[in-house]
Amino acid sequence: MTTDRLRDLLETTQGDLPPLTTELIRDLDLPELLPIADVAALTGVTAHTLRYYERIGLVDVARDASGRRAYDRDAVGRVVFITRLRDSDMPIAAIGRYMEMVRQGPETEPERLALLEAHRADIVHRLRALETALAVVDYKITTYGGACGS
Amino acid sequence: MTTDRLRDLLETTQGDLPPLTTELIRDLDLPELLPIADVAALTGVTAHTLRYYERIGLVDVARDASGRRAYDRDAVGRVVFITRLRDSDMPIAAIGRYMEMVRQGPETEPERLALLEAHRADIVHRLRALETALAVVDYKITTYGGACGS
DNA sequence: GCTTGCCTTCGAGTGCGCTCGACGTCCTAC
DNA sequence: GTAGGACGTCGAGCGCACTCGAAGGCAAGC
Repeated sequence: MTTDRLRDLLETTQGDLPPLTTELIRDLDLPELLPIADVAALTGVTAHTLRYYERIGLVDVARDASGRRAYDRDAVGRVVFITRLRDSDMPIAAIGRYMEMVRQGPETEPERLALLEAHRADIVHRLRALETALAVVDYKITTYGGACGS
Repeated sequence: MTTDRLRDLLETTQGDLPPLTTELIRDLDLPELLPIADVAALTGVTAHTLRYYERIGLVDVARDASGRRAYDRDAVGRVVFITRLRDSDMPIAAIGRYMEMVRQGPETEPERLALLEAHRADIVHRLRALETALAVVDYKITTYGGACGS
């Protein structure tokens, strides 16, 4: 599958990609293995960044016979998951720790859960901050030309 | 007013500072002019960062007789506004442009408004991304021990 | 009058998350 | 067989937003 065909598929499927969950990816009938350019097109993460994520241990990616990256569904799902975590400003280091625990096996599950719960609290906190900011900006917008110069 | 007294005041007033709007600041009966440490305590922005904000032109701050910063209500309000914009990840450069326009006077108001509206759209976009991320994290949390290893 | 401590300026340093470039390889198409 | 293009590795560079440290000033309290 070329990047072009993939992009077509994406366009006819959802228009405006963003939400793109792991589930959604399962539903697209993609080949088993994708080259890096397709993963980039699919996820919106540049190939450079995908290599970087692999380099620092966030995703393991298999190679084909000629040494090129071949992303299977799991790997793509992981990339999507990582982008969700990054969207919510989880630091790379925390994601790294999480993925390391995943690699260590099921006995790290309680710890992983704790990490996610901490991050969840963080997200809720940021949501509130964003809502406050939105209110402030809306106030400024609606009262524009009004009193305060700031 | 010492930083300590200010902190006491803050504690008895709202417990948990965050929202802290310009209006709220007007309601606290503070002295006309505050030294940098008090502004830091009030806003949660470090003195170092306050100086940095001034250096790069985000706020103008007057000096007292001995050359020390003396923040008036307007300046404090501006700092609070800036922190709201920063909380919503408005880049420093954009805030700088905005503040520059404020300095240039009322004829820049349409442009300022446009800047705020663009930023508003950005905030809404981030809110959606955060909500998506929250849903994903919640899904992972509730299904923990579940199927997918990612 | 001396210490203490908050303040000043200035410039350099830090941490994060990419982002890029160089250079080489391999596959495909013509 | 050769040209083009996507891919590989490696290491360096960048932009952003602080963050820190050095060196000195000034005012209040002991």
